[in-house]
Amino acid sequence: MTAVSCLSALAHEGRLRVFRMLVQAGVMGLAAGEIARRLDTPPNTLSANLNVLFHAGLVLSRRQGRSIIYTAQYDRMRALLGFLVEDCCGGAPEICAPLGDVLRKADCGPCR
Amino acid sequence: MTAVSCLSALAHEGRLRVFRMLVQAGVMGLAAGEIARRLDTPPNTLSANLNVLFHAGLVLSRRQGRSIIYTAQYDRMRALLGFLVEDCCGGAPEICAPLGDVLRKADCGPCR
DNA sequence: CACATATTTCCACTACTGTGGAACTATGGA
DNA sequence: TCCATAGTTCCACAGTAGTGGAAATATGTG
Repeated sequence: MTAVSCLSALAHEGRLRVFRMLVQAGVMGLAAGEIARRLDTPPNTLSANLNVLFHAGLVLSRRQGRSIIYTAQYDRMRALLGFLVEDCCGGAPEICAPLGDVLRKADCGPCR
Repeated sequence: MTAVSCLSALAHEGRLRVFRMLVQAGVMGLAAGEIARRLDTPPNTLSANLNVLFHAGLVLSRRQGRSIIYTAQYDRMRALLGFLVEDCCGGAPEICAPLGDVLRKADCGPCR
């Protein structure tokens, strides 16, 4: 089950921070060094963490000059959320029903 | 961050199966032995896994006669999904927008 | 009380994960 | 070509997680 690899990639304080930062950064992404600087992480440690996220399919990388730019893989995150929600709705409206409110509260245009 | 403990509790094939089963089971829950039987897991291994889910706040337990009945903690799962969705919507409608469709597709009354 | 059932706790062993120093690779500029 | 910059890979160590046998605990029954 690939959901497990996504979950375990995100089940780590540092990696979750990296992933959130990349989600915020949008399609432009961020250079590895920039992430390391912002989170004050040694570059090799960060590299290992990015590698875990990459193998879970949660981020992509491309080279740009001397930098390597990482971007969040929205598709994969959406798939993970979809899996968790399907899982929930399968037997439990109690969980998923209020999610509509959460989506509205998150105040993001298309969700309304 | 407590989201990390929920994520890592679910980032395990066996525990994810247990949790999904409990979500399906609803408020009545399932006895530990019944879960062990259905998933063909040694009782002590299952007990350890249930313990991890418990400490993440994802399940509750109550004694009923000789059995111990476990139930999914809907609140906690809802909170986790909320966190993930907020995280997403914070900067990325691309992820959360299609979630409305997922909720509808999941065909659970209150979500419509 | 003696016994069966249901589950947990204890324990030891193995395997995996996270971390960071040091060396290596790739790119761009003088 | 030589050097600086940006990242990665290699390696070894420490810590954590997963597993299941065996013993312990709790409950119900005759």
